[in-house]
Amino acid sequence: MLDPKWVRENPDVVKEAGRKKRIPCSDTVDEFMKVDQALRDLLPRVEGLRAEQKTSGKDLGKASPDDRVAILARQKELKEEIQALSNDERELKERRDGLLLLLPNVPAPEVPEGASDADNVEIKTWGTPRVFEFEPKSHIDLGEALGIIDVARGVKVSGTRNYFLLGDAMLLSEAVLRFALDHLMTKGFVPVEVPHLVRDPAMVGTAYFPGGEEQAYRCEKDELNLIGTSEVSLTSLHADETLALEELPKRYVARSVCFRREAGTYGKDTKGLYRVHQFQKVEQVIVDVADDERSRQHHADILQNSEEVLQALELPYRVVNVCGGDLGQPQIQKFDIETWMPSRGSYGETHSASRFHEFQARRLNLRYRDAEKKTRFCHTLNNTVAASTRMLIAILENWQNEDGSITVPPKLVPYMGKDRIGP
RNA sequence: GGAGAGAUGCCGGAGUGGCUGAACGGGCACGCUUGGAAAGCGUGUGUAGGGGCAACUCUACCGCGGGUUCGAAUCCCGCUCUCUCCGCCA
Repeated sequence: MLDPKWVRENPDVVKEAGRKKRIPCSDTVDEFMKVDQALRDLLPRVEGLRAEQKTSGKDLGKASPDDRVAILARQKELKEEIQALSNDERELKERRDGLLLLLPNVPAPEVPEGASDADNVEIKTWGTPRVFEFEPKSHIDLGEALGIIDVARGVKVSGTRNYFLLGDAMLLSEAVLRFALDHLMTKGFVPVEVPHLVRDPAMVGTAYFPGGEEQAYRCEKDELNLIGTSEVSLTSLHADETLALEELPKRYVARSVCFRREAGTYGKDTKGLYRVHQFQKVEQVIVDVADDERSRQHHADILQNSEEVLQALELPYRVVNVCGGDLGQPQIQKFDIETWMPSRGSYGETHSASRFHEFQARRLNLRYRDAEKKTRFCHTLNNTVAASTRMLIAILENWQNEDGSITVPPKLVPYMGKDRIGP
């Protein structure tokens, strides 16, 4: 959420942000300006009447009988006027807050122009895609041949985009996740187990709602939502709190199952584990003071942390600076890491590092007390460390052998207890 | 799931419908005192929004939402949450 005071003074900057992000908001901004102005016109009137009601009410107790009658008559008038105006006030406030939730965060100047992921700008590559001296198989062919990935039965039991991981695939998934978790712990991140079901304020606070309702599984009976990423619970951890300066920055790493409806993606990435309804993910989140320089530093750090995981697993990847049109509503800037996937013949998104400034913190009412004892909204950031199914794709396909077996990346051998999957 | 109790400021804890943004105690901050500290004494100590260069001032907020009333932390209704007991349970 943007600062309403700031929007009031910079409506055109918000409109420009919407244009760059391809999130049309010109009308919303205009509407906001109108409602906001109406509210600001109304407020002094209501408050003046309330003040009068208050003071003359106090006089009533010690007034003479004659005065009482006059005061009472005036109080009755005030009551009605105030009631009418309060209703307007509440309605205007609700409308204004609703509009505010729809406005996009302003992208950083270095966010490239562009309409879709095709316009993302590559800023770095690491490693070289392996040249196979045989015809490489896809993770799904490898996994089914080895009997460790079973999509057909996943579909039988749970419908499309579901799967079973058996034996070494399950263990490999565990190994990657634990390796990722351990790596982040060496960087001082606190490991956290988070709630997978969250209330609406957590979804709204992290800016998945309003707008993302169709992507989330909803347990209507209990008014709870299944998280699509632990970012939701983890960033909400300190919601409605005022943190002390000394305890910042907060660095957390969580592992969770992620649930995604993938509505509107029918026919996209239908084969294999690339796009599924459920997967596991290790995620890093940082909460710190409202300082652009520090946020940028954290952004670089969390990107680096994830790159180190891929480097340790010797998986070629590239980093892209996500363009405006591919950026979500809440982000200031986003770097995606795409890992080489032989079956796609291209890099596939495996990580997404975002910084938000105070956009989420404002919605979450997540604050801290600065050196001058003033309360301010925090800055938040997050990045994937490892998402199980997509990492599985990358490992199986990049580390496959001609006989259909898989060499376990050396760094994972201690976690797997073996250096090879297959015959 | 059944029964009961409760929800007030950083914490504990009072509060008769107007004099309560809220007694009292603790904590914390600053000052005095001291060689230094403790004790003691004094002062201060919420958030958000509006107005003023500023001192300052106005409004809202005592779990949340309604209602009664000229006026509600205080009365009424609904909801949520917490705790205790019973049941069930990985």
